[in-house]
Amino acid sequence: MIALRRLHAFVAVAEEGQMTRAAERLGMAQPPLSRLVRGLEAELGVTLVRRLPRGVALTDAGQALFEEARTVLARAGGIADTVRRVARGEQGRLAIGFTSSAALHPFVPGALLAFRAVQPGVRTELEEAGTMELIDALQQGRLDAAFVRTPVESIEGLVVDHVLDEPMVAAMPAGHALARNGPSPLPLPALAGEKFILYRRPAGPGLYDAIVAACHGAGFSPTIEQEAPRLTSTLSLVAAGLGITIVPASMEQIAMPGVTFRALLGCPGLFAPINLAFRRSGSSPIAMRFRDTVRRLANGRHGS
Amino acid sequence: MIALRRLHAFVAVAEEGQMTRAAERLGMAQPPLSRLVRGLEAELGVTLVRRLPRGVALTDAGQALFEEARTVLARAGGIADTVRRVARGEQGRLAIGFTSSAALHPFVPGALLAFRAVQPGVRTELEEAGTMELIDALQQGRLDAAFVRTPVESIEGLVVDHVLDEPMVAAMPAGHALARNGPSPLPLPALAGEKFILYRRPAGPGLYDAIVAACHGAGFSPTIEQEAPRLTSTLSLVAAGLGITIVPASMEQIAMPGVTFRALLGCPGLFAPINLAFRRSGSSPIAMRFRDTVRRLANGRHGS
DNA sequence: TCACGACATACCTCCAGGGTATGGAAATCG
DNA sequence: CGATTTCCATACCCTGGAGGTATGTCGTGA
Repeated sequence: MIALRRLHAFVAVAEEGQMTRAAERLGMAQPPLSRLVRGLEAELGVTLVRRLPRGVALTDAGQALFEEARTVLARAGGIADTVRRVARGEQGRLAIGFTSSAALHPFVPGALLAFRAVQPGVRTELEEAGTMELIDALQQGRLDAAFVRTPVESIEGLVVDHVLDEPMVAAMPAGHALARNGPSPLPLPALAGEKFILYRRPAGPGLYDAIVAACHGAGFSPTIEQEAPRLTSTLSLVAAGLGITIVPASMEQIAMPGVTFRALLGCPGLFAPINLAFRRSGSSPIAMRFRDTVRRLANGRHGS
Repeated sequence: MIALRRLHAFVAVAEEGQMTRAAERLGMAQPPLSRLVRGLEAELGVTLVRRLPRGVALTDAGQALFEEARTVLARAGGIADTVRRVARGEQGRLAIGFTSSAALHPFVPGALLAFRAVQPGVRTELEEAGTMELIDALQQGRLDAAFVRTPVESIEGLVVDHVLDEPMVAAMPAGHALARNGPSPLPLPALAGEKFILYRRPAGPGLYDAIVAACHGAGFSPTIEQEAPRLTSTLSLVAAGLGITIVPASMEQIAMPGVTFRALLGCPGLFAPINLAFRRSGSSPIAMRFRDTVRRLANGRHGS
């Protein structure tokens, strides 16, 4: 393997057209440089320079080496900087996952936008997937962080930041009796007797439990008509007239035809969280920067 | 500057995911490799690998170094081969110049074609210019070789190979009296009394002198009506009816309207040479290969 | 022909980098 | 739950390559 320093020296010789001056520029004496060039020639089995009375001239092979060496040196010279920038989290890749319901809340795209603005050297890669897939990807290192609805705190090797809570709203078929009472907030007990379609928790306690608990707190036990594996799919079932559901307010953004949303009144404890999950250890500096950014943004809206 | 061998070692560590195995692959003991990695980390001021109970895992910075190092190593690894191929004349650049009149003879494009077939790694660059410009470019090293009509042997620092001689033909206006006698060869004395338009030698003795000498040998002294700086431009003047000229037979290929060509009969010494000029010293191996190719081709047509 | 400029040779020195021996920590096994 | 295994880290030694100094050689130019 040709040592990089040799190439550097040879480039100096080629550029100066003279070994003596090149040696000076390299901060070394002339004889070692002379030997170095001969060493290169011996290693390659090729004459690189013609020794003239005044200075040296590159042969074709020398010219070729010169050009190759310059590109390699330029590339190699940038390595140290690049690596250091990556280490400081100023450059690199950040893979963020989120569930489709988390992506609906403006905070999530807002946080990504803010991070990209602060860290222009970082390439962000996004992935939308189910909670279980996200957890898997986190543990395997395919993702650096993931926005999820459920508190996955208890999952092995993961750590979770609570980002925000948002209110929940009732969603019912457009033709439903409760949909005709105008846009005023609905007291929770009004939903007693309705058939519920709920998102089944994929991991740990989630919205499902919160909703059931809130109904009990309001004095009734909800009738669970059906469960859905994804928050978004509950709305499809509502639109089909199978029942009503309670979803995070940001789900209204879907504006699904045939579904009417109504705010809920006085439901302590009935809110939908958004959390940001990381690996407990081995997270990249970039991931840590992203965590900081999200925390700062979350505090800026003081938990609203 | 990061030594290339260090990068090589680091790549091995990254690929093996384990220092012990990487050391084995590198043909060295484990402790030096361990130190080498620490040395890299110290030099960059960055942690490159996380030491795990089993093996090591790259940090973001380590991953970045890994990717950068691989590209640099790949490029550097090819250098030796490239340089050696260039030295053997199998790869590189060959700049060939020629006068417009030389380019008309099929031998010249034929030679270039043959050389490209034999040396596919060599990029040929062509330039058409006047004899003086070609000589300049040769001396300054911008060209490796040049096909010229005139024997530039005496020019300082150049050396010339005689490639071939071709017969010359008379060129006259289409309506000229001599043009009506059919395509049979014309004895040179028939041109006595005609007005001649001749190509003036730009350097050393050339066609001009050969033509004048041949006329004297045929018993008459030609009337020089006009001189032209380029062989091709004499034909324009002939077409304009200003006189007749004698040009290399390959000039017939121009098929200029208004010009009729007739072969000449029995003119010893009246022929047009094509020569190949090189720098006397410092020519590249590729240029020498081209010289060989041309010589072989020229011998193949045994001086015809 | 003498001085100068530039590359080559001879010889010495030193340290970067590799080797061996061994320690230490975490995972695995009986 | 020790014993063992498996890696990485540390300590110390040693060699070879790379650099320095002194000097030689060879054209060039005055």
